[in-house]
Amino acid sequence: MDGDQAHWLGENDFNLFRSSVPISEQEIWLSFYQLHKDKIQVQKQNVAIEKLKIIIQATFKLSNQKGFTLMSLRDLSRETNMSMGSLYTYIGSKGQLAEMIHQFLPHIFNLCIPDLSNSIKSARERLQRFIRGHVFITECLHDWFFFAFMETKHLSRANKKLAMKNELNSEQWLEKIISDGERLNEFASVDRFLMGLSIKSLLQNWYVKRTTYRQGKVTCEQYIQFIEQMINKMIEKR
Amino acid sequence: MDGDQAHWLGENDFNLFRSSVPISEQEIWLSFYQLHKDKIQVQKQNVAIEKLKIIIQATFKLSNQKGFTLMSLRDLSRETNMSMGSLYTYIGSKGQLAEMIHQFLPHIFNLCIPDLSNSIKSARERLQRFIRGHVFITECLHDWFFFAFMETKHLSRANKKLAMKNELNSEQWLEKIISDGERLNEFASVDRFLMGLSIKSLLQNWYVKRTTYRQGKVTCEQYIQFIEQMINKMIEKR
DNA sequence: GTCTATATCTGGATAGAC
DNA sequence: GTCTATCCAGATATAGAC
Repeated sequence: MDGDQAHWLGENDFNLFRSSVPISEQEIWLSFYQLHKDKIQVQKQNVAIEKLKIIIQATFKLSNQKGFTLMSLRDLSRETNMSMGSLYTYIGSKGQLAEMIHQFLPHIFNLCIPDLSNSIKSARERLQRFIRGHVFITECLHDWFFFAFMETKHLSRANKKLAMKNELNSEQWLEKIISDGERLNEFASVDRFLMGLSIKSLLQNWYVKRTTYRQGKVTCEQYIQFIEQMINKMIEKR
Repeated sequence: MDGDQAHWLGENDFNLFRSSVPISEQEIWLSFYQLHKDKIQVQKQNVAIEKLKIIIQATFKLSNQKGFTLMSLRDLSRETNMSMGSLYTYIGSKGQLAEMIHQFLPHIFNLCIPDLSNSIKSARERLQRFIRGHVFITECLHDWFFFAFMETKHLSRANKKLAMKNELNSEQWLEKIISDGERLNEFASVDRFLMGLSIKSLLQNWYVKRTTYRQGKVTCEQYIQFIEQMINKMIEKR
């Protein structure tokens, strides 16, 4: 699995990022288990983690094929080789299954991309870090982000608000860097709102259209460099 | 014909575009009816058009709230004030309802944006036209494009292929303009593949995130100018 | 052309044996 | 901890009266 990825990674940055952040296969599933421990009836940790992994991966696969709503729990039961009854000792309900996945994202995101707002670095460097970090993390956790992007519908109202808040956060955070850069005279003047949303859109595109980029044999390093170039041309002073 | 199109490139573009293209309210529903005439049991044209309009608009509203899959035909029956039986004289099946909407899009798109590949205009102008045309048309037919974007899952395999083909077409078309511009020495050299996909992503963003842009009080003219600026900075020669 | 009533099926969820 | 059997709500779709 890991070796598979290596050939399209190109530069070393990605590997460096990966090794500096708690997102090995094992760590992901452990974190996931810990986050939802209380909701799971099964007591043995080893068993629980192993089964959760199977369930979530099957969920990704099936939702990818027909969408979460059209995936029945009978489909899931077939795909995981578990009975309905057994499934329910892990997931509580179908809705909760979706929420468990959604909730994991801000959790792991914050673990991996530490708070940059207090950094003393230049605006340009903070922007660059955010972009690289975003592409890298969505590369590692592609299935999770893709699911979350496609299946926003299945959240309870509380979690929908949370998701929106996270969305807004990254947009406002981008806007802030841009206005900082402008204020510090590092960047040329641009429309912060449009610039922030456009960057966001380009970042999302990397995981939403992943198959297309794969077919075009684009590495994530190439993608980063391309959008950085695009952004720099907008904000650079002449 | 060619001269006609030119107008909506100058000032007051959007209104000019709108009046030069067959997408008034009336024309849309008439086209829609004509496209699907054979599948509809109701004979009287006036009745059929009026009801179809009600049905489709309700479908947009409800899918927007809960997604097409979660929208039951009972919901639709309630929203349209029509009985289940009556609905079925118009739609054939729930699946077909989705397909009718999807099929309409390439139909109307081709009516509004005529083939530009044979144009003798410069690559720069062709690119500009495509961008403006795309933003304008998705502005006029927002609900349709938004629905199609969100609800790709419900297509039959045949129509899924058709949708993919349309997707690919606009990407390849963009790539072609870019390489033409490069060949004709109008543009600087860029990665055509990445440039094409990025432009596409920015164009889609206009209708996918419409509410956000509305909240930020961004007009479509402002949006066009922003992304044109972004694109020009990438392709302009220094 | 539109309605009501109904047939039929599928999916989420649970109880209780093992 | 896992399985089988089953319940029941809600969905699509149709038949036949008006």
